Amino acid sequence: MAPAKKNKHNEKYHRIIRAATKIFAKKGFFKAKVSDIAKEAQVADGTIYLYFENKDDILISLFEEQMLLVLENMRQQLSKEDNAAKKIERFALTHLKLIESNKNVAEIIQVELRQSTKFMKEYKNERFMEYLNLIADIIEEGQKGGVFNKAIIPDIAKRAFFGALDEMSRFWVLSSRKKYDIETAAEQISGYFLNGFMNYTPSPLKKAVLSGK
Amino acid sequence: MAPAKKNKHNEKYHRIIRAATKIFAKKGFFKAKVSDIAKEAQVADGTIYLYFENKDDILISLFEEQMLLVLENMRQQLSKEDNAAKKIERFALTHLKLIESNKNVAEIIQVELRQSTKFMKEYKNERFMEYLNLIADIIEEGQKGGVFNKAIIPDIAKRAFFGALDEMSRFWVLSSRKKYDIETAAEQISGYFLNGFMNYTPSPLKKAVLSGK
Amino acid sequence: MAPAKKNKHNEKYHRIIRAATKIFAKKGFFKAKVSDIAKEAQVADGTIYLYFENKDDILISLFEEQMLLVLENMRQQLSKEDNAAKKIERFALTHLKLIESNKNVAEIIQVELRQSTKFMKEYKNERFMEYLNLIADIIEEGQKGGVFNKAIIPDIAKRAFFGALDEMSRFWVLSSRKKYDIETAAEQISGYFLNGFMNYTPSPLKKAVLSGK
Amino acid sequence: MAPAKKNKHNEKYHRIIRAATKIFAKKGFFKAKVSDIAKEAQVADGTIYLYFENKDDILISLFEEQMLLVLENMRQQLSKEDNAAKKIERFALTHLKLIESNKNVAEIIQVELRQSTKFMKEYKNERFMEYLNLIADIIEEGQKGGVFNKAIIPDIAKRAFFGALDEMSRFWVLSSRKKYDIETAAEQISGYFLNGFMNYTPSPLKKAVLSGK
DNA sequence: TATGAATGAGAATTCATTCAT
DNA sequence: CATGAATGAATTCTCATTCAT
Repeated sequence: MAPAKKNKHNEKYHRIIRAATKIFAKKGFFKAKVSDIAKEAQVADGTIYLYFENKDDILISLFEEQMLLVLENMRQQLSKEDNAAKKIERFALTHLKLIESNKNVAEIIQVELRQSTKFMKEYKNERFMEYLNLIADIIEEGQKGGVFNKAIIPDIAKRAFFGALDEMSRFWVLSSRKKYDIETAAEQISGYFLNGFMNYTPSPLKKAVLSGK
Repeated sequence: MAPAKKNKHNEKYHRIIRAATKIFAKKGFFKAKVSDIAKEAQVADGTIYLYFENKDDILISLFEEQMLLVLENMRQQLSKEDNAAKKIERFALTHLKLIESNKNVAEIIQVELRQSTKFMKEYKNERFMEYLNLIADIIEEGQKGGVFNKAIIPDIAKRAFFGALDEMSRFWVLSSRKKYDIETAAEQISGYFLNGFMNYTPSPLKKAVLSGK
Repeated sequence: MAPAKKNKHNEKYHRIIRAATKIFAKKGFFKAKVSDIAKEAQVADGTIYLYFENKDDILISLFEEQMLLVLENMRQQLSKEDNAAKKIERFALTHLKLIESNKNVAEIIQVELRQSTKFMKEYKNERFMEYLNLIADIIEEGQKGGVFNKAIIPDIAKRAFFGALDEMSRFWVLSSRKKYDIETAAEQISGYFLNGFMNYTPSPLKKAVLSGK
Repeated sequence: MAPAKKNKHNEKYHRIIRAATKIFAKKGFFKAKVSDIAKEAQVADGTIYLYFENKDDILISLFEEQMLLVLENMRQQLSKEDNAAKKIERFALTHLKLIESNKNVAEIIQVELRQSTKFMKEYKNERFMEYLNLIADIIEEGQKGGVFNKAIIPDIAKRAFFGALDEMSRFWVLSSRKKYDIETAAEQISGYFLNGFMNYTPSPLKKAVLSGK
């Protein structure tokens, strides 16, 4: 009975997704009107409902679509590197470049992702977990290769690393002018983590004392 | 003309703030109804407007109040440590404990803070900047003491560190069950950063190669 | 952004205008609820806002529509007469007949027109000025024809004449039963003014004394 | 049980009346807030209700008070003249001067009188009728003295004359700048009516034809 | 498929009035 | 008498969604 997302490969479907990305980024999910999206997509209000179940569904679909692209892009970038350390650096740079090149997507992932994760309890956000797990995979790879300390818990580290990059992005997305360029930020952040992962000791203070620093 | 917060130290003012914290955390700012807050605070709807200008003002006031407490608490905790490294560890632990002990506040800082920063362009969120700058101060202290590498940019590092902790909190806030305990997470995250800050080199890969690792 | 009166010639637009005329006349602008108007017009509350910007706009639009009709009608009536004196008589009769035949419109013009002129400072009420100026035109015509005294100031006289008719109408509109019929009142009032205009002297008392009356 | 207007001669009672006059004139009855009046009168909101039953009662009391003054003043002025014609002139001048000297009262009589007459069906507005009847009395006096034509119906003429003056006042009250001075307007308007009353014929056109004009 | 006019539930805010002090 | 904090009913306007064309 419900129309359900008919024909995902229809051109209008993507026009609406693109329009929604723009509008949600500008106004936020709650303040964005379905009619705003329709106008931006140059379709009638009712047409939206031929492709999406409701307003929530637009947001979820948008995530899915964008995360698919982001994931695909990140996987491709990571495949260019052959060691965990370089992959960490590549991840940081790729992630921040994505934010820079596509502010709208970034803003939605930043702000609305959190909202949505909250208000749509049923939405599992599996793509986002996949994205996080790319980091966990790198860390495990580094641990297996003996480059990263085995005491590091990948499940925690992946969030810490993502969080660090994400907070940096948020700053950029919201402040509009950047004090530091992408490369510097990426180098700094991956630098903290790489050095941290490589030299990790559960009690760095003790180690510091021992090593005489 | 506007009634304006007549008496910040009024008991009702705080009852409303507490109620709003609970309701915003449960439903999110947009889905929370002013009448929900009124009911929770056991005041009439209209009473809310004797203490707050509008719904937005409740959220902003709530931030201000909570951040003041959070800041005060964090400053006190940090004052117990006499070196930068220990302060980093203390910051991580204190921050995560705060989240654990006060999920509602955490959730609002997590989710609604971002929303609000976005939709209330005029709201500068200075308390949050103060909080971030506590981290920058520690890093600079560490750099001056020669413990942290001077190449670290405190303005970037503060965000990275906060972001790492924040993402971890988000996970807890939203997932309700914790795989890892507070202490472990705090130790891990401060460990990454401490080791990273102490051993920082802009190109850790080169260093690694040179050192024969 | 605003929907704005999408289609003035739409049937619903006129249904709403008619409903509003009735409701405003019965309850007055401030006591009339938009939902009352909607119910009377047999449309949903929201539909009102497809055709009008807000409640004020309903009132203003209603004026414009009605005054257009009133003006048109009055112009047509006046064109039937070929001299200023007869036009004055015709004006009085036409105006009072209008009131009798359409109490609702009359009541709104009587009561709400004044309110609105006051609370909507920006609304210039040009149609009403046009209506008043029909009278000024007649007076000037009479002065040019030598029938009305040249000392009469049309700008004052037009208001005096309109005010006289208007006060009479108000009485009828509000008291619901008429002591005198339309024709008598029209004859009386136009009689005062015609005799006054034709025999006008700035100091009638002196003239009276001189003429021995 | 109802407090009812306690002690009319209390100083606060009059302070509130004065404040209400100012506020109603500025904002109109419906837009005026009781708390505005309280602030203007420098009393607490609740104090208003010690002297008035409710908001409507403030308006009604205000009328009564003001009309009493207006009536008293007009009676005194009229008593200075010993013939009907001069009384008509005096009435016009006095009425318009009142408007000029007390814009707030004028505005309320102008605008709110009408509103109130409408929305408070039970309020008979007897003072206003008394005021109108001062005019009827003059006309009858004039008719008895043989100065005014006996065909004039005082009950109609009183409204016509008052309406003429009233419309003129309305213009002044609302437009804030005056094209003509009080004396000119008073002279013009009383001139129309005096000449009209003195030379009145039910069919002035016929008379004009007969007299060869 | 596509439209967009129509719907009507829903929510923030206001303000006359009360009453405990 | 006087206060003014508290109340909560009342009302405008919005906007996601539907459905006849």
